[in-house]
Amino acid sequence: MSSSSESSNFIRDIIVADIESGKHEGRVQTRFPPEPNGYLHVGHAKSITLNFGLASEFGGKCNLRFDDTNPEKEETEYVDSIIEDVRWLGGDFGVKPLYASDYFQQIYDWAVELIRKGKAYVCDLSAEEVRATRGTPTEPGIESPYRNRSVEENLDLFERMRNGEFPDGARTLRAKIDMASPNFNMRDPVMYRILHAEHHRTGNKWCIYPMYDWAHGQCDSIEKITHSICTLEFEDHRPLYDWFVEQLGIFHPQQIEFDRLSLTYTLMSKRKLLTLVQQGLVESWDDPRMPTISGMRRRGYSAEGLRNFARNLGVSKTNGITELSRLEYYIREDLNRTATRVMGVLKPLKVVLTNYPEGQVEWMEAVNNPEDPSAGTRQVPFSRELYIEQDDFREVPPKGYYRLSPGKEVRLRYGYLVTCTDVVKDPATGEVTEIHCTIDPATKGGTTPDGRKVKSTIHWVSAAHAVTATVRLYDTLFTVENPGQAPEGGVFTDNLNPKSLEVITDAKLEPALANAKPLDRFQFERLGYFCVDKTSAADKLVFNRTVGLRDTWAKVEKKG
RNA sequence: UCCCCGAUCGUCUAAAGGUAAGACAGCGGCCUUUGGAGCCGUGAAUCGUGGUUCGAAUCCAUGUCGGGGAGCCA
Repeated sequence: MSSSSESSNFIRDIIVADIESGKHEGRVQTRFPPEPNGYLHVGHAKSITLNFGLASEFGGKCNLRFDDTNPEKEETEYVDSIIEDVRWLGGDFGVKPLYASDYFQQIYDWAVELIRKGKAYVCDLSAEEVRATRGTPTEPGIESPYRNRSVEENLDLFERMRNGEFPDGARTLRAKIDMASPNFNMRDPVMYRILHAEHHRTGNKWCIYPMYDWAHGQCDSIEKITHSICTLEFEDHRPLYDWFVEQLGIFHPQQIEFDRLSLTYTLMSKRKLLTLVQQGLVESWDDPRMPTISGMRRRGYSAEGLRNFARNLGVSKTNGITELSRLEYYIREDLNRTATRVMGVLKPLKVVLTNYPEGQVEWMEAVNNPEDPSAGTRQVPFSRELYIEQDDFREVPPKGYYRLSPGKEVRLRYGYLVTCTDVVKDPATGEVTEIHCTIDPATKGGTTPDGRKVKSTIHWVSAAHAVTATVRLYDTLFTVENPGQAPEGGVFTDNLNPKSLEVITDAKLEPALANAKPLDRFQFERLGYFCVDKTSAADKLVFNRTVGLRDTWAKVEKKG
């Protein structure tokens, strides 16, 4: 929809140039390679949108490939959630996802090949010894005493590693590159470690597992990936990525790095998100306050809105931080087009229409979506006793306030024009408990046959017909723009917003909402967008506020 | 300290040696049966210093600042 207005980016430029030059016969193949060690978050949405978007734009394919080379951190639960999230975002990866673990045998065979070529060796140094001999930024590392073992010995040892003859950590397979390289990644990096751990897919078939650097490029090569797009922190790994495919003489994908997404007030570290879940600081990975795809979906964010956000972010190599308001803009933009309008009162104030007949009910026609005439209309019951929003009445209106107050007239949307005649207060507290109004019978439907202008139109719900619901109002999970950064002497969870969730249990909604189903999205007029929670049931409705409407009055009032 | 990468409105991105543009956010207005949406308008930037060039955001040098890098994590 908004794709036509986008400009190019440096990655697309590279692809265009490659197609023009005939590289890979003009073929474009990308991949999205998550590690199944957590749930996907909005940062991944950017990568998904980019990789699948590029593939589709140039008539290519994008694989979903699990980077499952570390059995100690990876689980099937994560695999399942990732598949669901990628599909929901519209990522078309064909009939099934791929797994690095599917290629373990090929990767092993290639390791043997490198040993035969004298490019890899079995090293008996412990992890501590490897660290101690790696050198520093200014000093070269020290070559391992096992570096010059014979090919035969390396072959034998490596096979025995695979056969489980050695305990965890006893030996590694290392690439023989350059211990003096200024790039640490080239100082004889570990290719395989011994891990007697059960893998979520290969079970106990393997007790040695390839490291990221040794697996990733080879997987890309196997899948004939043309453009392997990853984030900036892998820039230093590119020389190693290239070295492995060159030594093997296999298909050579091009690694291209771009900036990962950072969002204000949002945590993007899987490890820290895991902490929130494990410590019970949020309900779950899909808590609507979480920046996870599943959390955002549950909150009511639409896939289209998320995609538009991601598409319009741009792609570069600068590490910046995007304002949360930008995400909210694209969510609102999409929901404005698509969400059915309804009326709901969050904090009810009883209104009695003193000149409206008791027992009378009129069904008023209401527009379902002014942005989409095909959405049609519905009937909303109107009666003598209504609820309006507490915020829509002020006994003493501040400057610029043009909702209801004593003696003032407002329009009840799709109802009547009403004038406030009386205020009933609790004698003990002085709190307004009820207000009385009179309707102008000539204004049925909210029309003004005399052409009279009213400053304000407010929403309402017929008290007798209202359904009661729980509504959860969310604010940012954190109070600071960069929540990953712990305050002085504290931990990052100190940044949590104690008011990130407000639960309203007696919201009054128009009766049509009684049939709302989980994940249904609505605009509660004048309030915001709301999504039916997955725990909602007909006898216990639960709505999550996705995002509020822009509220200019709140801004005016705040400024005083 | 060494290596790699980066630096354009408040924020995110454009401008491929030739008028610094758009979006979000802000501000002002119009319109409105949502103080929503929409529409119109407006303020706002090339990190510093040298150099090359008729001409530099763009090329070169240098400085500064920011990010990443010494896992048997990815």
